[in-house]
Amino acid sequence: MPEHSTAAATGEAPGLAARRTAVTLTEVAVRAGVSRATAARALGGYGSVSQSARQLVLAAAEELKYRPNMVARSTRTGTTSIVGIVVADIGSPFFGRSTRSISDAARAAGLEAVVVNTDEEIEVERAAVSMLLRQRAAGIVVAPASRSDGQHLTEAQAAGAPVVLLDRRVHDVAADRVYSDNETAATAVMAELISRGHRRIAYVSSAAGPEGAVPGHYPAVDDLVTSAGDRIRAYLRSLSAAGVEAPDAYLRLCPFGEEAAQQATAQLLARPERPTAVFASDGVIALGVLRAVHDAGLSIPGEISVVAGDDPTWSRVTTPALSAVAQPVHELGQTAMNLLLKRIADPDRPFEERVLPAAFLSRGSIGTAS
Amino acid sequence: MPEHSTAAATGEAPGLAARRTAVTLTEVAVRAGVSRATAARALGGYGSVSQSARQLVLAAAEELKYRPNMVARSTRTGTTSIVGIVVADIGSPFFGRSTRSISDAARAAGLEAVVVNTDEEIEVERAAVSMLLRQRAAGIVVAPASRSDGQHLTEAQAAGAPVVLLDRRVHDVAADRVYSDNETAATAVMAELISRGHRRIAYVSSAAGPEGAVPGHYPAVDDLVTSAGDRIRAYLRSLSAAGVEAPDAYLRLCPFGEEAAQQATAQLLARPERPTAVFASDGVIALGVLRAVHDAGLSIPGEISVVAGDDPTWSRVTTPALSAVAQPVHELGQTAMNLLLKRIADPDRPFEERVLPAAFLSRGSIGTAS
DNA sequence: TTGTATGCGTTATCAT
DNA sequence: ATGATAACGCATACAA
Repeated sequence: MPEHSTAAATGEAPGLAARRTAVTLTEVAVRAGVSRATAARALGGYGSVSQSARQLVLAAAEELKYRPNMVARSTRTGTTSIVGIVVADIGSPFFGRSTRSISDAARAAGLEAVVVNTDEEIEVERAAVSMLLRQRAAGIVVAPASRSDGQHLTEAQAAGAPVVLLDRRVHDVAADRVYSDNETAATAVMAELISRGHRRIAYVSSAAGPEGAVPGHYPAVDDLVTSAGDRIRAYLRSLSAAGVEAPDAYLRLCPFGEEAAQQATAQLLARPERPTAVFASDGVIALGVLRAVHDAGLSIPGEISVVAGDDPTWSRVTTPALSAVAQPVHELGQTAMNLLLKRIADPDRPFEERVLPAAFLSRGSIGTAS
Repeated sequence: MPEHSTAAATGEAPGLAARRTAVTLTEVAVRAGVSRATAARALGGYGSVSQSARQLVLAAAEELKYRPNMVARSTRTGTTSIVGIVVADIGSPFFGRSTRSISDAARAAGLEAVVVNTDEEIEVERAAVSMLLRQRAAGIVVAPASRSDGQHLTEAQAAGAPVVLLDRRVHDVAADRVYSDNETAATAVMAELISRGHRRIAYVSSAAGPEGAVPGHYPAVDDLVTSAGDRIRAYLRSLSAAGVEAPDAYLRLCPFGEEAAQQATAQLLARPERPTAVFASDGVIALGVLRAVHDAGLSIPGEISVVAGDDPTWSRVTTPALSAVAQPVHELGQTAMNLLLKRIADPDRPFEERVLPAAFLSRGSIGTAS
């Protein structure tokens, strides 16, 4: 007669009796009639263990539905299989798709992704990094909200959590990084617009910081996260090169979100000398721009041209199709995780910077300036 | 003279010397001159500890930049602050935004979200759940890929990880669940179409399983994930009620993704008696439908009406604006996490089902049947 | 090949 | 109020 009334004694009752206490390695070992060490070796596939012992252990684990406790394992090994992904908003097209790629690449490497949305708020980013450090994350992929404030990232590295910078660089933070060549792409966009006769070209960019910065001088541009800054610099440079006198006359920095972009664009379109073209920094901004253009009753591309710095999925269902820069989101995500894995494997290797090409896709929304 | 040459002895060298070994509670205790127990109480804010001791401990923790090791804590407490989010694709508009809301709600409650994309593959879903169990996740929010196969979810519950079903229900799985009232919304859509004289109304739905199911009998409908199934049932019922003889003549189930939807729609439009309206199950499918309509050179809403079962961000920038059912994504996510938190707090409470209203937004893309 | 024994960093119990 | 000490589940150095 059995001396304990466990599930085994009650028979193969198919998992209805909810057991709140998980099966441990010890139980498996006992069941298999070996020591914990042997059971651990058999399951972990290391050390040396006889065929017979291995069979017994594996069978016992199977029967008991043993699930190794990763938490306990981590306390012992000092490392977890968790990586952090810290971005502005996984609900947005750009970061949503990037995050998906990062997360998939992580899984393929046996790591799990914890995601945090910062809404571009540096405080949230700091808190997220701090949390990931407490969780002893194996590494962090971050699209930093600030170009200048990166001390928390350096601290993470010092604490043993490698950091990979996605889409943006940070002053004074030495880390692996990957981003797309927004500068070249934006220059190509501007070249096309200028060659088509456009001179009053507006640029509406999402930007953290003081909203609705007034035209005139823009020291703020240097404080923008680099991907935005790169595009704007290319924009200003192109205009200057084309002989435009006040290149920043039609530059608008506005808070993230469609509504702000719509308002900013509406103001631009209300000017006596309204722009003949609008360059939207990304897909979300483009939505606001198109809304404003529509409200103003202007036709595209006849009366105004529109182009976006990111290619949203819907770019080909507008009439006319939206010209845009296609960001290599999937490759960005994959590369980010690759860089992270390489650094985890070899913490002392030199930092690497990957710049991925972004293609300018000229479609119907660009016309000739009147 | 100090008897140890720690960072404190070397002065406030600002974090340049990378320390791979994290500060432990013991170190803080030693620094503060108290026992580990007292340090733990002071930091944990429980038990009783004198003012002076508390001060010392807090100061020491601050100086040493102590970061409590959540992994060690979890081994001891047996519970983690990790929740799983298992959905088809966080890069998609619907799940991307839902996931964002879930993740934010989790953070607000002190939990962290690890996300997994299944691409609607049940095997991936199983592996994800298994992984979350090994990680000892505190709970799981899942949009199950299969309506019938839910044993892994029941196992998760049995293992102590509560499950909340998002957007979809599963046969034989008793769990909290939240979804939107797709049936009512789809019925409203159909009512409008029918009242405008439409009879040949196509429905293009994303669906896992055998692709391109032929018209005729659709036993497969009952196997669809419920949100899709609910819509289709409403569609078929509405057509039947309107006296349409073969309600499934224009029903198309196709694999997830824009391209498949485009092909399916193209086939429908090529029929001698082409549909006068198309109901797209979600935003991604709508993209394909619009593409096909455009390729066929048909005008909306003059020659064909289009409506989507999910309201994508871009619905108002098409010409004309796309009619759609607005899914309460944010509320779905928040509710899912609320349900999970409540169950974690009280595992034995009765299961709860929340059905959120989905609003049908009639815009310009619906016209009168010729 | 196998088992014994110890440690990971925490929380929590129980004396003091 | 405080400190010594046991546990959590696993991995592993070392002894057998």
